[in-house]
Amino acid sequence: MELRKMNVANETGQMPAITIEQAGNYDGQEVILKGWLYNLRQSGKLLFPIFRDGTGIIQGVCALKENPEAFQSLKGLTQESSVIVTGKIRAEKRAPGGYEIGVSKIQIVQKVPESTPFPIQLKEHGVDFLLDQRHLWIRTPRQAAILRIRAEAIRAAREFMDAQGYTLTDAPMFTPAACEGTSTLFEVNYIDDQKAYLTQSGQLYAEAIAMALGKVYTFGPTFRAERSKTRRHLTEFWMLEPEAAYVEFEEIMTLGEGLVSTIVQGVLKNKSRELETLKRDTTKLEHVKPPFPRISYEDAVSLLNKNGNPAKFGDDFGGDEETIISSSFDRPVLIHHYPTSIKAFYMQPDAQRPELALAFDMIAPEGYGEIIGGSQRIHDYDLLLKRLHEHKLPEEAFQWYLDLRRYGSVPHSGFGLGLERTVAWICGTEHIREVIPFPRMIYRVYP
RNA sequence: UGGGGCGUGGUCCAACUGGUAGGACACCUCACUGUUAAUGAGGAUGGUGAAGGUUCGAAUCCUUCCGCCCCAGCCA
Repeated sequence: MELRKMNVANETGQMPAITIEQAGNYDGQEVILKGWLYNLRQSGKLLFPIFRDGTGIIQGVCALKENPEAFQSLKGLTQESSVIVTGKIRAEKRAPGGYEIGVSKIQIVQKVPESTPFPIQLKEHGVDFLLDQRHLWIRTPRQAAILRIRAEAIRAAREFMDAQGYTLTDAPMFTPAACEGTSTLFEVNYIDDQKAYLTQSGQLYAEAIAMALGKVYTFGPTFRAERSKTRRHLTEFWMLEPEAAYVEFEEIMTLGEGLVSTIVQGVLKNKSRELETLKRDTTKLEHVKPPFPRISYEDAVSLLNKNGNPAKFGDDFGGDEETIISSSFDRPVLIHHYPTSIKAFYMQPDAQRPELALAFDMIAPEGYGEIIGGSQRIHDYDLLLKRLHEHKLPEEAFQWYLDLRRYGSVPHSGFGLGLERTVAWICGTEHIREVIPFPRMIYRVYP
């Protein structure tokens, strides 16, 4: 694509319109850039505009003596005004990024009025202000880099799943009742006084589709009306949820391991510039390759006790416990065989030790918490029905789910990967709210 | 929902034991041909989250309310 454009330019003598990330391929050539004015520095009769176009930023240079017309248009131009720039790309050590554009012509598409300057400065701001300005905040280089890394994480994840023979499918957003019955659901008014709920997981539906297509995965938003106010929680977040027929516990853990390492390696390979923008210490990401350490729940309890944590069998692990366990390893760690009592109703008990569930969590390093939760699912009709009753769930609502155990039931497994937590960890962001374009949190639905 | 913290110009902060609310950035003008969140000089704008109380006097102390942040729980 780049080559073709270059050839066209050379043959016809027309200037190529390029993106800033391509600038290095056009050293010495006259090009057109379409973007925005990110910043403007001035030194006498020399202007140093910084342009951005969504792919990166590049410094421009404009001298009064050489280009009086462009100089006059550019001088005093306000931050974030949209511009089309013509000029010659050249390697320049003094320019950030190594290349700059010598501006010969500038067309102002829209000038930001001086009376209402762009609210986000290059200096520091508070979180609340930035979130109120989220629609503009995403223009800044750091936020743009994070969103590009998010896109790469999704691309790498989907490529991996497809290559493993999993078929992309979709679960509904409107559901008639709780999937797991535990978390709080968002209730919505459906047609004609009916109530519906926003999904908190596509898993149960993915199980049904897995019985139709074999190996499947869903990828979409999920909603939790929990009153969680930590840096790891959103009320709307995206999950990738594989579900596979005839796949048992060991195999599904290995799939999770492959998925996470593929995402990390994909970002390292294809978004190194963005990681650099974020000043992310990539040495911590480089060894995120299989195999990941695996530790049983019981061994994890022992490990915690050795580190002075009073956890005992039957306790669920909180943030403190996760941090102690994950800091013992240099890559994500899988904790498996949790007590049945603290896990969801649909999880298959271990054949030898039924008090333990074939369930696992993957904990990200550096305190980013659980990024995967998964299990082998109960495939026996009677056991599933018993568990539904034990968890006091309405049997009627789960008739279709029970049907899956009535018509050719097979062992099957799956998990959910939390996209935002994964991306937050890869980016090393302070808060999960930075890794989704418009975060939805307990007290924020604007903008 | 508990525990802790914070609310001061558009933004980021300062203001002693209660004593005239201030600085920087942003905006405008001028100077400067290699700036790196440029720098220097000048200018205009504009604020104590809300209500009540104590006091000669409240950003500061008290009460209530509102908003936000962090942690826990729940979870991805």
